[in-house]
Amino acid sequence: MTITQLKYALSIAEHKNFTKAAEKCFVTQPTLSTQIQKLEDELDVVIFDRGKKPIELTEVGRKIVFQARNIVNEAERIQDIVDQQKGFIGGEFRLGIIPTVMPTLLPMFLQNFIKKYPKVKLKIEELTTEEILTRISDGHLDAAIAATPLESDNIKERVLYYEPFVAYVPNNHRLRDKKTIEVSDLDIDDMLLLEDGHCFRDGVINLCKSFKDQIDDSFQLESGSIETLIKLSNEGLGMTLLPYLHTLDVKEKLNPNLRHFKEPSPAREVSIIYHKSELKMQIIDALHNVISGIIRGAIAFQNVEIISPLPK
Amino acid sequence: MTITQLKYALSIAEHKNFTKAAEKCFVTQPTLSTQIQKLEDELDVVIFDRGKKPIELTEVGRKIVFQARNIVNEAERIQDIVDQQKGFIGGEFRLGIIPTVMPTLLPMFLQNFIKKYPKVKLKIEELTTEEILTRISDGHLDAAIAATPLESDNIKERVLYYEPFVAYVPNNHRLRDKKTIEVSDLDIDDMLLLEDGHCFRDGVINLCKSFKDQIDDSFQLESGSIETLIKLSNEGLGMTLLPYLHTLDVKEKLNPNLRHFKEPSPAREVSIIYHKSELKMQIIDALHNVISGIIRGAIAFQNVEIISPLPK
DNA sequence: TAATTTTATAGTCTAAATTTATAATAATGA
DNA sequence: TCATTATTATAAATTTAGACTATAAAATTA
Repeated sequence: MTITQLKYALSIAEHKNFTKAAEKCFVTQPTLSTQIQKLEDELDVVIFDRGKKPIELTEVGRKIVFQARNIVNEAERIQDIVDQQKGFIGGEFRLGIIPTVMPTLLPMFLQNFIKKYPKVKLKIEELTTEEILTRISDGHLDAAIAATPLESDNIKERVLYYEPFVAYVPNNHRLRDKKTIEVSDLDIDDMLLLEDGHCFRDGVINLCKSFKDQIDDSFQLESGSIETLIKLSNEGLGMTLLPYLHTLDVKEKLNPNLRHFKEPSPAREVSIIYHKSELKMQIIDALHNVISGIIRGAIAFQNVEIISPLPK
Repeated sequence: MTITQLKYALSIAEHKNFTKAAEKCFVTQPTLSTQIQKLEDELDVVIFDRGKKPIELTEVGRKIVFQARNIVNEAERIQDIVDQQKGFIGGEFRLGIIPTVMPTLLPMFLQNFIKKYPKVKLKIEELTTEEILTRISDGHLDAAIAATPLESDNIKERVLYYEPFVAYVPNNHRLRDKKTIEVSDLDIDDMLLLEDGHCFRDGVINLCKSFKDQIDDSFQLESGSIETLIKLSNEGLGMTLLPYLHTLDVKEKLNPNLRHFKEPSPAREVSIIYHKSELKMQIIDALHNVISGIIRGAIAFQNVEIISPLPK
């Protein structure tokens, strides 16, 4: 049994197709066929059920592939150890970011990061929290930036910052004349929400729920981006909530529409999250340092109350 | 990097000598030399400092060898998975047993176990608790039977039975006329103890200490075996304490010397202990089942108070 | 300094991994 | 249903990697 064979098995399990798996491994398909056969012969079990299309894992196969993931992860950590020894911070690093953090945070730290760590090849993807969790678990992402806490066993969290919710109250709205907003002022029924799948949406719902148990979700106007929420709000379709960093992008003439919460302001916790195996920890540390250094200048709030990003 | 190379590195780290390591790996010394060189070239670090005699690990080398142990352990677990799938319980299994458990417990379960699991090749060694702990940690033992709790991070415990302490009171001893003994009756100064390194000795000391803080260890008669303790006691050199199972071996005419404790009787907890990685768990389960099944017929005590086996 | 122990290197052999080419098989679509 | 396509398996050839024997080099010990 070799590490190479295990990597092949992982690739086949992932793509459910010898040919595609072979491409990803940069070898030919017969190589995979013979190597997997050797592995199966040596262990004297069938790992892949080639009868089914697409290929399926057998019961043992699933367990073996799970364990193969562990072994390959542990093996990759050897390179981590060497990098750490040499003070080398580099290599490919796949980072996921949730949509409501991406447009505001990324421009703030990216330039800075690639200047400081030019050898790191960052591959950044915008993904929902759910997608992020599966991809960190299966090893397709090295880390991600998401709202926390997530209560996920396989994943560790390291807080980057707390981002208060800010109300966006259009002209003629019932809350227009209030200088600061309280959570009890909120009414889910005149709140513009992001569409399903965004954890910021869940955060807002949790916040409103904290004062109103029953939520009638018959009609709500929903949108895919915070930009659109602001426009809809300007059309008089209701108020909305924004993450603080987004308010820095609001056009100056719309600034009068913003209302901060009375302290302790509701806020979301934004963290860098990663697999519990702590692979590539040097790069995760580097990201953490750069981002929390930058954010220190942008967010000064102390007294906040964290709202869970999880749907209830 | 191959699993084989990592195994070679582990062997060299253990024996601090290429030649001996090669023998243990059943290959020639040049094989190790070249494979380790390849590994070092690939990682571009030096793992072994051949300058020192005996060979030493470099700083990175230590970390790499530690991680290699993890990888090799995880790799061996693949075979475990396969065995589990096939219901196969077999292969070599190295079991350590502490001296005060060995002579009484082993004869009780060994025949039974090898009849039930003939494919398991048990290699049993009598070892002190301390030796057991290091050997489980470094992978030289698969499991052991010892007095617990041990409070060791790397090691898991599964209780087999509770074995009460029984007093052995010779003729003309001050406690001779008592039908049941109490802990407060004990005096460390007329107690015959096993020599240093036995955890049963530490158990007895802890028990006596529970009523007497200061222990004057100026003169105590000590011995390497419980058989000898009994003989010394018969010579009028003091009383002693025996683990319950040993009292079943005491000759009939000496039975009148035995005194049980008033309930709750002090007792030691005897467990099967193993590495937290839970390798070969099927065999550990099998041992646990056989032993606790057998012991159920021999020890019926319920109301006991566990005495720590650790030196304080 | 000679003898011994230990590691490294050179050359050779063998087995293993990979490739190309092609066959076999299953799925898809006219 | 039958050709077309996609996919996996097999065969033969090639390359690479692992292991061995023999021996050199270096360090240690007597």
